[in-house]
Amino acid sequence: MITQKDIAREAGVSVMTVSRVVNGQYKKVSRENIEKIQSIISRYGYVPNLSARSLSSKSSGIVVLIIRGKGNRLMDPYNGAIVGYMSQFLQEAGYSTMVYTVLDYRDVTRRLRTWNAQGAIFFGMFDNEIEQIREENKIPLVFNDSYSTLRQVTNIGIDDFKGGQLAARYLIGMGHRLVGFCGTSLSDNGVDRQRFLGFSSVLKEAGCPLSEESVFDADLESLPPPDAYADGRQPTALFITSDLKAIEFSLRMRSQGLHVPQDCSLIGFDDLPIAGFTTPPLTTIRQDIRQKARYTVDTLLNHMADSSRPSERIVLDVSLVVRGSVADLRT
Amino acid sequence: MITQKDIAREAGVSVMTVSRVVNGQYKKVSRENIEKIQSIISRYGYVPNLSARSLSSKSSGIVVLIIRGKGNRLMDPYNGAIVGYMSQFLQEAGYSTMVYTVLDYRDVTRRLRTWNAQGAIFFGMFDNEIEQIREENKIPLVFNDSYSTLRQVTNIGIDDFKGGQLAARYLIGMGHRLVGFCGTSLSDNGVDRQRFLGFSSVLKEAGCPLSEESVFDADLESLPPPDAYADGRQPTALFITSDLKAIEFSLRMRSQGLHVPQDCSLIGFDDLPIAGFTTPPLTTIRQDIRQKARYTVDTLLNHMADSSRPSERIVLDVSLVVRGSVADLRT
DNA sequence: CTGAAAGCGCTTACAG
DNA sequence: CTGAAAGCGCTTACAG
Repeated sequence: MITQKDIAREAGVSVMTVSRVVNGQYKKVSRENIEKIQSIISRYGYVPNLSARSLSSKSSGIVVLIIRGKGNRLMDPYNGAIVGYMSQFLQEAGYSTMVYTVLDYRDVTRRLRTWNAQGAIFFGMFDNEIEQIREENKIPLVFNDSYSTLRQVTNIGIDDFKGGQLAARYLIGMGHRLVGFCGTSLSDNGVDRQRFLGFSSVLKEAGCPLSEESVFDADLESLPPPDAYADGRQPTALFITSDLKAIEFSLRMRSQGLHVPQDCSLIGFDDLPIAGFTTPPLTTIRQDIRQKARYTVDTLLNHMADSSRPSERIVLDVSLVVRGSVADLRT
Repeated sequence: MITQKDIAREAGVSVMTVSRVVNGQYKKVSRENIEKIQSIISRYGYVPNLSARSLSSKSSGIVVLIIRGKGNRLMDPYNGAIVGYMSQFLQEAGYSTMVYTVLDYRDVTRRLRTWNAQGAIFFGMFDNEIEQIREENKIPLVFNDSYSTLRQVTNIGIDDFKGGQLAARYLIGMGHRLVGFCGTSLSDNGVDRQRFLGFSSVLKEAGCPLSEESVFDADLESLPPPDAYADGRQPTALFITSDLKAIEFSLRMRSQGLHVPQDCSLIGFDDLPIAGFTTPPLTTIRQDIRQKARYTVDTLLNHMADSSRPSERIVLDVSLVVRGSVADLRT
């Protein structure tokens, strides 16, 4: 592997001069030497060793994406999409991306330090550990979808509350009066809790509040049995806070001979590409994943360029996408 | 950031003794020192600097995943799934994963060298450049789905030919006689060409060969217009070599008032999770993505551990998954 | 079992 | 515009 030393010898200059050319500091090197060195570089296909650069300059060019969870998190289309966009944007900005899945927040520090990461992006619930993580890692940290109550957290999120409102208003407008909600980890103040609050507030105002037995704090196993919704005394519609789960639920309904939206209407969340592929296509609350990735990466880059930058919270809009999974109950 | 030097000072030993403990070479250090050093390590939360280790030991612990293409390749559910599994398996084995998307093979060398990668995995068509890539990068390289004719290539693939045969046999068995094929880059000898060859060979034997106008070498834009299949003189079934494209095709049919499988039957490829979510659920040729990732990572790890290991080609099986997108035309 | 020396490939900080 | 020196944090190879 050819090094700056080799190039320096061949060009008859010092390593420093080579280093300056490699780093584009052309004002500090004579035109003649620039050309000589560049031609040697391209002749041998010299590539700087970033481990060495990282070690001496304390700047690795590495950004770590940290996902909370276990197993293959990229199988989830939402994660796949957002991680894909982020690594694309980071790559375009000249950074290297490492993706890590962690179960315990204590893995985080180890992960960030070993490679001298210059910044990190976090997905999933880290709210209770944010302070600790930040104390142990003095690098720019950007979160996604955090509802941490810390005053200073840089977070990119969406208007989950409004998402819930939109779903409820649409259902009400379509003539539904008895509806249900299904989300995860409702006891934590995360995205699903906010969606729930927005959803239930509208229903309450409309005079048809969510009854307790219509709220499912659900992992998939505990989703309500579809046939509970066939007797008319049960909800006519369900707001499920993830397209994927909404689709799985509709499959379970179908396997029992029930149909969306005749037997129960469904509204999802995210607007993943597959939401348009199902039958009926899924009515859902859309969030713009690409835009979210864009803002997250740009914000991180800004903080990496200027570490004195104040923390910022960005909230992106959501919208209702009407397709075919909600029945019109107005006569 | 605490270093081995700091620990050494505190423990009253040399850096080398600390290094040995950090690397688990316990036989070379006295029990007393091991304990002393380990307690300091955990007290300060020492984490080795892998840039430094990489630089001095020439072994970075980094594996690079290289995807050919542009834009967000992880949006594709197949890529998301396999990249997710691979990075999971690599992480479990103690390696760091970097994902890069390249358009030109010349980016590859730069990518691998800058971080001193110890191994790399390639997706997508690199067949013509494999020799060049290998010459420039003397590290273990494992390919996926390559049909390179080089004698020595380590590749993990699937039996694409058999996949095509299975699709054709099933269609024939269901009474279809006039069928079509749709794949990409058929002129290159890649996965789709092999699927095509398997598919057409069975049809030929069965006495109903593929006519030229029933073969679509298709990017999505050039997929055959669905309504071309409504007049009875056109194919009654289409084998589309990707679930995603099959699903998109069925949506286009539906937008024209045509239905799967009544107006045209469809067989996909991959058996992505979404294949079961559509209406009708998609009959498809299944490949086991997790297993493919497993073998790919294990093979790479083997070659990294023993660089004299001979090249190996692994071919995984495929199977037919019957769902509801193929009409029964018998009787 | 222990450590002093040298070096990995680069950059920082300085002197000229 | 140029370069000699020192150092980043670690490991290799050796001597004891």
